[in-house]
Amino acid sequence: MNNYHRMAQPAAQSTSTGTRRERRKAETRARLLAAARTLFVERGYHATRPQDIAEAADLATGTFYVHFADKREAFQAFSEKAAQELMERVRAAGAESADFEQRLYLSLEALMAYADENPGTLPAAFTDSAVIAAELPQGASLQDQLADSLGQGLRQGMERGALRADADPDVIAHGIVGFVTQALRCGGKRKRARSDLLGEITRFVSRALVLEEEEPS
Amino acid sequence: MNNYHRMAQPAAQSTSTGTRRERRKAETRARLLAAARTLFVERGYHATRPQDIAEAADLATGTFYVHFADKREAFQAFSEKAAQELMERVRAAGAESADFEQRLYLSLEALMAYADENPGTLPAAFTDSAVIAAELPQGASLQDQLADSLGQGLRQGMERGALRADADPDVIAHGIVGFVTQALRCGGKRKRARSDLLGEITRFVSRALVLEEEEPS
DNA sequence: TGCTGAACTTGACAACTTCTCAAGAATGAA
DNA sequence: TTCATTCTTGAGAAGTTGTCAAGTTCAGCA
Repeated sequence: MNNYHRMAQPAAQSTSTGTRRERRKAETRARLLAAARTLFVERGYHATRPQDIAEAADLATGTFYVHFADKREAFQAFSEKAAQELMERVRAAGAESADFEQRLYLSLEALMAYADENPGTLPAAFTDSAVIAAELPQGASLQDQLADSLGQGLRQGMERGALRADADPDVIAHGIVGFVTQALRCGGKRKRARSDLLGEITRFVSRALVLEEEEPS
Repeated sequence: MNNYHRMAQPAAQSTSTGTRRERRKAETRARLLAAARTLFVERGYHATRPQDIAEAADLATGTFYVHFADKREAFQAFSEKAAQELMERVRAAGAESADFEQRLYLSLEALMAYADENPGTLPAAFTDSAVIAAELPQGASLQDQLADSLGQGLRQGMERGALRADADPDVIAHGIVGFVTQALRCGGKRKRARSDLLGEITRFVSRALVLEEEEPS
């Protein structure tokens, strides 16, 4: 019959501040996560050792393992946080317009802006995550999150009669995410101008999906 | 002034048979490669140790390193071989038709047939290869090979006036490869019927690209 | 046929990683 | 201040990758 955990608050409220200890622990974890991000981006997954992360956070190796079960988990935490940040940006940008093609364009623009502001992060987190996370994270890879978000949009468009409805919106959404990923990668390598790229991509997708009633000219 | 390598043949002809030693060496390498393939497919990259591969090929660890500089190189050899096999199948299937949409359909069918006949190979070789090969293999990932092949087709179609020509065929080709990859992955997870999937995918791409003069009804 | 040295093979081991855990330091309640 | 609990530490256990000196095989030669 142990009864530690005697706090002022009745329920186990672990969010926001908490006791000083909890705050410090959260801070320690945040320091580790920040160090992990820097190193994973700079050196890549394999060249970054847990002890490097701990040292960069000015902590001992053992502390790393208090906060993360293993190196993979730390990588996943980094990757998920980046995905979350990016999704927020993309969702906010896409919400600004009701027109499908324009929404897609704005979303892609937001994605590229994030990539610019956080150089190396997307490649580090999502080239590698395919292998590192491997089997474990059935839930929500960035690609799946983007596809789910897009899939919702497609479903709405189909119901409204704005988009062709003769295909599975989820399959199409995943396909489009794949299309965008590869097209941007290719366009980036060849140093195509960003606006041209975005234009070609959105046009391609629109032609496949949008039921145009009439076009001016 | 050393002059080993005195063979009957004048030039250094290293293909086909060669001397008995050469044949045995090639055979050893082939045994290692076969063992590597089995293990990489069964267990994945990380869970396969070079010594496991050597043992499965009934050879010692050191021999592994005579034929491959390191574990990555062995993986790359496996991955490249699989890509080559697949490309042959896809090219042969696509050559059977001149119509763009049908050619795409046949190519995808060939791709899926290969995946069926070699279960686990494609995921093992190309989920992982993104991370393992990582920076090194600028040349020809499977995705790039498929995209190059498709890009040629697109260019032809554009010149013939059969396809819309207002976008960079290479960017579009890479995009399509990404589309197919993700759409198939998603469709596979949801156990969609194969023919439906292929139909939806080819229809999507055709609508975006094909300049239809007139359709029967 | 037996000899020779180049090429191939071997496996113990060195170098390096990841992760653990017993011991010590810090914190907050009484 | 004292004590129980939690957090931190870093040496080292466990396990992997890649090396190399020594042993084995074989084509060419007399």
